[in-house]
Amino acid sequence: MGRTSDGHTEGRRERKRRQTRERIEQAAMSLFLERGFDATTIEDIAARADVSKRSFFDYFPSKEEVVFAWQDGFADRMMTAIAARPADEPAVKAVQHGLISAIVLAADERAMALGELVRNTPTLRARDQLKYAKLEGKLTEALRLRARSEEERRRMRLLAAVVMSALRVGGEVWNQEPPGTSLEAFAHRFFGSFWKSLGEFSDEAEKTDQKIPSVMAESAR
Amino acid sequence: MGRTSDGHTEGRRERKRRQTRERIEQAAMSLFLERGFDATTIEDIAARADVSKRSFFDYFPSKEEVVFAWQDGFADRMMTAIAARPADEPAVKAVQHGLISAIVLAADERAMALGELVRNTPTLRARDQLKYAKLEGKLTEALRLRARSEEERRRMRLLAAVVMSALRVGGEVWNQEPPGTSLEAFAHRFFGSFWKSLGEFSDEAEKTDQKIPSVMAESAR
DNA sequence: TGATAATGTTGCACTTGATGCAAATATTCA
DNA sequence: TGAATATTTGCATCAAGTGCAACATTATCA
Repeated sequence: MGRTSDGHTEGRRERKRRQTRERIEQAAMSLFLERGFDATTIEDIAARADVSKRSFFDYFPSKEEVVFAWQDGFADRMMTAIAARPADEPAVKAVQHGLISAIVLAADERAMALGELVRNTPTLRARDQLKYAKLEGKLTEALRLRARSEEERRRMRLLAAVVMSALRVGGEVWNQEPPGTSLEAFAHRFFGSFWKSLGEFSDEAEKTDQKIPSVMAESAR
Repeated sequence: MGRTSDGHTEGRRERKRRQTRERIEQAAMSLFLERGFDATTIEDIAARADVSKRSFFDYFPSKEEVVFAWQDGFADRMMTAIAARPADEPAVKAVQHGLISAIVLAADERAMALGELVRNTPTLRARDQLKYAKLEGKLTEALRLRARSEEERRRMRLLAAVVMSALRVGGEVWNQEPPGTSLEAFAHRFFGSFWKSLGEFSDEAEKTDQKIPSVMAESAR
């Protein structure tokens, strides 16, 4: 009997299940890239993966979910990477490095093709946005595991949100970047300018403002 | 013949069309609130609005879109409100005030009920996230109309993104707030602490960092 | 006013995504 | 091997959404 990476034994049953899932995913992805998402039916996918149409839904809850199946793995790697950062590192740096290392690992050709597919398939836009929301949730979790005070826990929710903004906008800028650029270097540069911009926004706001008690800190009425 | 608010004549045809649309929207919303989104079929809606199932799709492209039909009006009001801010006001303040005034106008009972509906209808989560993306696009537009340099235009994309973060997180915090709180006051307090937090994130990042050229400014390779 | 063009509405047939269920098949393990 | 368990499949069914052609209403203008 085979064994999975975490030492848990994997019988024929589990192995076949995993293989079938992979077969379906690959069949679907190749069809999506060939004909487009909308022009591919579940029957097409099932046929190429050599399973029944009904079985498709035993592995994926919907056609859309196949496109975003990679997400869970990505989120896990991101969480692990953040957890691995030194405990005394400031949160902003821990996310930046953790996120970037997860991105660099994930950003292969397949991922790029997938991004393009999503970008020119209007049907997928809503589900694509949900991706960020899910990731934001995971990011909040990961950051809160490091938080050392209630106050910091609250701030982490906000940090996760703005980091997702960085990811979104960074992605856009990256897509306009000439090909051949190093993704990792780009990402660090982008984050650098991102933090700087946040500071500028903050300064602009302060200039015209009197001090205001934090609404996150206490439930001020 | 009647006239619309913008002086354009409205014949029977246009008037009936508008009325039918409103009837469908109300029929749908009342059914959604009574039975839930998933438990309501298009035929139910069509029946209550007294049109054929086929006609429903003449007015709305899908069941989901009815729930988010208010969005266009909101975005327009937001853009108008921002455009109405003094030209020399810093961008951060212009968005804050513009956005808040649009929110205060929109936040009636119906909107709150709708928010709750969306929150406990998993089917709508993806489309709900798309709402923010669309709004972010409009916000970027509105801000860029005020921008006075290319550099500022680029920064506005980022500002729009982080402001949407504020909207998202602010909404969450607001929903945990005791009822009876003034929304407008809350929103201003929240934005105050938001800008402050951005500054803190920025400072935390600077502490551990050397200077980095802005990647937004030039297409540095 | 009345003919005609333009637009709106409806019914109908059809495709596809998705779900429940029960029969058939494969796998595990004592 | 054979009983228990899990997987796969086919089939029926529902609901969302689209194209199309027939029909109804409204607008236009000679």
